[in-house]
Amino acid sequence: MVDMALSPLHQDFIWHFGEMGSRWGMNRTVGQIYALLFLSEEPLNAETITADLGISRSNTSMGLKELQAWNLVRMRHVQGDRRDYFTTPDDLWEIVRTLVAERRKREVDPTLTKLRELEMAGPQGDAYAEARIAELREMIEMMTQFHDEMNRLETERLVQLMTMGRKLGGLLDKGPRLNPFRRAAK
Amino acid sequence: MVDMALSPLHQDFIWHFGEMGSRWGMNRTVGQIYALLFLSEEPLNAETITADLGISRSNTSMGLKELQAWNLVRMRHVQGDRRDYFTTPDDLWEIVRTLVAERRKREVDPTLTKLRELEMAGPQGDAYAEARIAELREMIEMMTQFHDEMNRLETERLVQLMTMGRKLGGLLDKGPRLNPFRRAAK
DNA sequence: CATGAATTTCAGAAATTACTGAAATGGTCG
DNA sequence: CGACCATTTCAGTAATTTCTGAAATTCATG
Repeated sequence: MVDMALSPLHQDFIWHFGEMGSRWGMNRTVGQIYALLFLSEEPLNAETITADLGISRSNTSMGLKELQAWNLVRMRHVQGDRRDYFTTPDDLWEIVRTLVAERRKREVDPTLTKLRELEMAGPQGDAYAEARIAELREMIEMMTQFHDEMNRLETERLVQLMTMGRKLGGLLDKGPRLNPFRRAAK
Repeated sequence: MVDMALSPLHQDFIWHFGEMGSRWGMNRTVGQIYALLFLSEEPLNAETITADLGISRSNTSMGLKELQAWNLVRMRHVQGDRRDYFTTPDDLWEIVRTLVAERRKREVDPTLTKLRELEMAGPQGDAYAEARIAELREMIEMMTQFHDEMNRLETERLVQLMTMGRKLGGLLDKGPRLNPFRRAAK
């Protein structure tokens, strides 16, 4: 099937993911490669990807390398074929978990490390800035811990939890309020 | 206070946020401006920011404009001074809410729109791709609805919820399991 | 252990994004 | 109204990132 053009559906989806790729800390081609694999039932090899997207073979190679660094694609092998084949996981929840974990690793963890490092240096004479840094570190710690806990939940439970939505707030102890102000009306 | 150099603490923090800025969909200067404002107890004007960061006045103007588009900084005025002054909100939770909301707007909502649009076009003959798109749309819908619900909670409740961490899973009905497998040991 | 197909690496080219200085605009005050 | 200060806009330049083609590497196979 040489020169088989992509369907309009594929075109449109892949193009969109290309644009989004840049906003998600990858680049256009990486987004496109991902999109192509996402829509494909069978694993694809690098040559096919290169042809479908009309990019250079080396660009495909780098893109796949990056997607593997993100743990977003898997390499597989096909019986009697020397080439590497690639797929995305079937389970969307797994994909989301990976994406969140990787973004945290790149976008949050380094800051947590840096903030701790700054605090280790001890007071430098700017009480406000130091308090602000401490407060930020505490908040990030709380959120990452929460993320760790949620990550431990099986998918089924996580879905239950998310589906509960509004009811979650109601579960909480409504004892003495720490904050005396009511939430402002929207 | 002309040519007052930034303290090493400020330097380090600001430099780090500059690097992170690029990973968070802003650019280096935008991250630096934000960091500078974040650590400053008093509002700062554009001239001060320009001098502290050693960038051009026009770059400062553009950076502030972008931060305002993100709703991450506020403009204020100081008695008897014609210049605009800028601050970040004191409440870190408010900051996080804003950040999440803005990233969703830029990184998730457009994809939801696109997926719906693709589905509207009706079946195109690739059942697998169409199913994949529908499944993705459903997942994104579930997550954005959940986000909407969480956003409705007052901060105090949200903190309570996050602090509960592990216990949350236990709250759920443990009725008939849909998934017959136990979670694999770490 | 030589061959050749598949993949990766990498230096330079192309494309994109960020930044600057100069000019234009806006808005306050006498 | 007009002078002056603050801010924004924007065209050109600088810096960065992405992409390519050619060369190097890897590795299964005869």
